[in-house]
Amino acid sequence: MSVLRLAIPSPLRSLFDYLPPEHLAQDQLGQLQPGCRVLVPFGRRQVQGYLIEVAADSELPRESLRRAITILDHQALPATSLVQLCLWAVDYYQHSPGEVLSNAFPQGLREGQPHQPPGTAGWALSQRGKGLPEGALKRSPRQAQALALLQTFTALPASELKARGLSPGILRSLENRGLAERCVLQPPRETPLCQPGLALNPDQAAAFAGIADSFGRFSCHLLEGVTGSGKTEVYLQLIARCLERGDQALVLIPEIGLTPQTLARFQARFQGGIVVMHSGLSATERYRAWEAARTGSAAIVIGTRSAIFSSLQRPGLIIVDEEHDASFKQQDGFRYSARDVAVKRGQLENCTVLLGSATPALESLHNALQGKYRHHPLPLRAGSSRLPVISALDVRKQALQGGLSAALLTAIGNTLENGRQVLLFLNRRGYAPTLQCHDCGWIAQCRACDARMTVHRRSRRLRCHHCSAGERLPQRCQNCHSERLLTNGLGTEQTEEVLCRQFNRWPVHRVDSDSMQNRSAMQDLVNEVNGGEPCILLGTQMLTKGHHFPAVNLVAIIDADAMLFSADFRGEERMAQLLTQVAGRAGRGDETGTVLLQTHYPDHPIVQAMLAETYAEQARRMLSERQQTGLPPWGRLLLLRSDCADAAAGESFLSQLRRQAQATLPAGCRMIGPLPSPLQRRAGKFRSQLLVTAADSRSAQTAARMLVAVAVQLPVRGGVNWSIDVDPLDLG
DNA sequence: AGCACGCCGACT
DNA sequence: GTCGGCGTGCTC
Repeated sequence: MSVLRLAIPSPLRSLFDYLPPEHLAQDQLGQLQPGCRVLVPFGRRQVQGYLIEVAADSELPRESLRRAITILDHQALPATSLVQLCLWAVDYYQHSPGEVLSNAFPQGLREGQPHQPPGTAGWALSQRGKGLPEGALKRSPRQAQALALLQTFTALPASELKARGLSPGILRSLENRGLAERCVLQPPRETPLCQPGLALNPDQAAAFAGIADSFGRFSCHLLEGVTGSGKTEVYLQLIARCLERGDQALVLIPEIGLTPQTLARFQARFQGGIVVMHSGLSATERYRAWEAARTGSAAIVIGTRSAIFSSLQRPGLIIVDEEHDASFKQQDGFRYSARDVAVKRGQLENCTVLLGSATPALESLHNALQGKYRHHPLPLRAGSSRLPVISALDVRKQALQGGLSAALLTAIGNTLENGRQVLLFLNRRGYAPTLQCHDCGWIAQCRACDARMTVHRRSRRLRCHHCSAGERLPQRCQNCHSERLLTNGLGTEQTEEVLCRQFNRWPVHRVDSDSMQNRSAMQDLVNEVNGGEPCILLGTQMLTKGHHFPAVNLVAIIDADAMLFSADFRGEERMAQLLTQVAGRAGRGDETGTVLLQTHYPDHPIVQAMLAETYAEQARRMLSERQQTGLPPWGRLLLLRSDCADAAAGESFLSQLRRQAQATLPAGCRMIGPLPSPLQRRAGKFRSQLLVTAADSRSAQTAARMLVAVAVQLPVRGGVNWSIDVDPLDLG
């Protein structure tokens, strides 16, 4: 007796067996494909499960199986290869199959709703309508008009008829007379019109040829192109080639904010056939985009992380732009890396995967150097512009105003006087990171986290950057009631104040998540700045991602020291990527840009490396340092986290896990911890972690499976939450 | 994650 | 006397 083995959307990591619905013929049962949605009773509610397989029988006794209510899809909506991809991810990331599978569906298809077949509602003539002589219906001129139109075009979308002034009511009258009928019009497969590309330089041409040659089978490529080297042009021409072959291209970008500029660039080249997919879309828009990708009516799909799970009719090329970017790793729940999933997807769907970055992740560079990926360096800037000159600005003993030394202020003034723009990077928003009492030393702390409250002077509030806590800016010390409160440290609001005072003839734009509240704010700013008038841009990480400001000629890192002493083993890699990306914003025009690093440690080896080496050189050096320590990408990591209102309960859970898993762990694996996380208390919960280091990916996989197997059967008392992070990015 | 059951404090 | 607080147990 066959059973349906289903993934159920719940945190449970097991599959659930059900009896097929009643009245389902045996041959229908055989036709069911993995990925079909099935409505089933689950506990005391009804849920939508996903068919994984039709099994011969269950390990459970028959009488404990319940019967499925109905099969929602007789044909699976996602491609078989996509379901396989999800199952790979279930195993690799050790996450609940139901939650992973639901990523392959848009919101509108996750709760038992019927699938609307693709197409738009329209009207066509009925048999009787077709036979009607011309000039009929004299007494209903509007209906006659509609009839004439349908006679000319055979069928028209309802929206088109409405645009010509023929309301649904008129068509309904025709329907009632049996002359017209409703129909569903299939969207035409849009073949975008492609504008000719730009001429490629020899490096671009070589990369293009190497990648285009591999179309039609799995291969993975790393396009390592310095900022301004014309990676996007290579993408565009590869996509054009991919479309010529009749295939679709999927382009992943790090975040929503980059959609408008990416879309604009793509639309200038390809007219039609592009859909975007990100969390900013409404449910309907997302459904439509998903359906267009799935049925193949869209040729190009541009999306953020989650788009890697959308089904494609004819996948040909997957591009992961800025592949080093941390946003490709989901940081909670199903902690997948869209970049790594993309590579696996290429393998399963026999298509080309292209990772592009000016500052590749060491993981990707390692794979390229090991010959797993093909490596295509673009070491030269396109056109005449040259890479900026980087130098350190020793601020020891210097007077600082808003964190700015006299030398930097002079450089800013000169740049503005010369009619150019200035970009300043300070990775701390707010006015100051600390509020302190001058009389007793009291410091404003967050009640729910092990962190200080940040002073936001504009909004006259204290805010915790680790939880949602916020309060009015106190006028008095909460310990001794003194009014002598000081701010310590520096944030963008404070530097902005100084800049506005010093350079009041020029606009100062602060760019951080506080000043860029709505989605259009960033785009409006980019448009204004690209007008080219001299101005100062001051911002956090936000400013470093993707946006190009051709008129910027001076870039300064206000507090390079903040990045020097990171506890994380990836600190240096991240700093090198960030500084290289910021520096890349300078000097896109004809002039050579300048990059200044303000630091108290001009002789620090990392600072020296930033000045003396290119990113490519630094990355190779860091790679060999990682080899000494066996850290990724040479070895692999797993992180088991717990969070709990009771600090001891969380840690004891991880201790038990460690004790029970110790003996069975594969060779080459070591466990470290449990240890309190950095910033142990966050939003009122205490966080601990157990780190597992593995010599290679195979043993890491085995360890992940074993640890999860132990963890799920451990008693969970006192509200302990736990999760596993495979290939964690932050050990925090 | 839901959703129920179950056993202890302040109210119409 | 109840309404409801959230601890813990289960979901094929």
